[in-house]
Amino acid sequence: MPVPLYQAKADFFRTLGHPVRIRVLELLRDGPRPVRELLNEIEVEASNLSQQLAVLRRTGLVSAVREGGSVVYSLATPDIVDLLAAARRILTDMITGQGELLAELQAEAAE
Amino acid sequence: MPVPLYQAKADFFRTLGHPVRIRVLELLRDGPRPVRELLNEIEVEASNLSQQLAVLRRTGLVSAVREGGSVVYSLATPDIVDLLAAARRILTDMITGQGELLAELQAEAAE
DNA sequence: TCGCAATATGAAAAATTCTTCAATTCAACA
DNA sequence: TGTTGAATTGAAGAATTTTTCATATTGCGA
Repeated sequence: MPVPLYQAKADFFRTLGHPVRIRVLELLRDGPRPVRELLNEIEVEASNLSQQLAVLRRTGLVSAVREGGSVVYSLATPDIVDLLAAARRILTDMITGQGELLAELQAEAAE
Repeated sequence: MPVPLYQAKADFFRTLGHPVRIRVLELLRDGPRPVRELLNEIEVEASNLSQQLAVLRRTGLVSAVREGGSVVYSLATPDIVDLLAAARRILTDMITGQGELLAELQAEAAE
C-alpha cells in the first residue's frame, strides 16, 4: 500500500483527537445545530470553538450552512455515528475491570 | 456527560492519528508479528518504531510478548478491525468523486 | 563468560497543534 | 447608513508530539 494513504488515515484520526471536536460530533449525532447551541453545551470560547469547527470543516467531517443570523452545522455523513460507536466499544473493552470511566461509557451506550 | 470522558475518547483517537501507528495496527490485523517483521514493512528507524509501539502499548491497543530473541505484538482486541473498517468507509465517502486516493481505498477494501 | 542481534528507553531538538486575543465579516434591523 | 449580535480569521505564544541519537537491556549462541 502506498504511503499517502496512511497519511490520509492518520490525518483523519488526528482530526478526531480533540475533546471539543469529539463533543461537537457527538452533539451533531442528534441532528443539525447552530453554533450558538454548541457553544451553550461546550465550555469553550467562541473563537476556540470556531477554530475547531474549521478543522472539522476542512477535513470534511461536518458541513455548515448559513441560516439567517446563524450558522447551522451537521454531520457530513451518518457513517460517523458508526465510527463513534465502534470507538466506544473498544474503549469499553480497554477500560473494563479497571475503570472509573466504565460506568460513564455504559450509561452513554444505554441512551 | 462529564468532562474526562471526552478526554479519554480524544486521547484514544489521537493515538490512532499517526501513520506508523496506523500501519502497525493494519499489519496486526492479519495476526501477531515480531518487531523485526514490522520493521521490514514500515520504512522507519528501529528506535522510532519502538517509540510508536510504546504509545500503542500504553494506550492498550496492542500487547507484546517476548518469544525467545524477539518480541511479538498483537492487537489487544479484534474490535479494532471494525474501527478501521468504519474509518475506511468514511474516508471513502469523503473522497468519492474528488479523489486520487479513492482507487487505493477501494483496492484495499477488496483484499 | 563474551559478544552480538533485537528492542527499548531517555532526553534534547525539531515540528506540529492549541489557545487566545484582536480584528474582521456578514446579516438583520432600527 | 449605523449598530448590534453571531461567527470566523490571522497571528503569536504556549503546550504537546515527533524524531533522532546515544545509551541501556535482554536473551542467545560461540
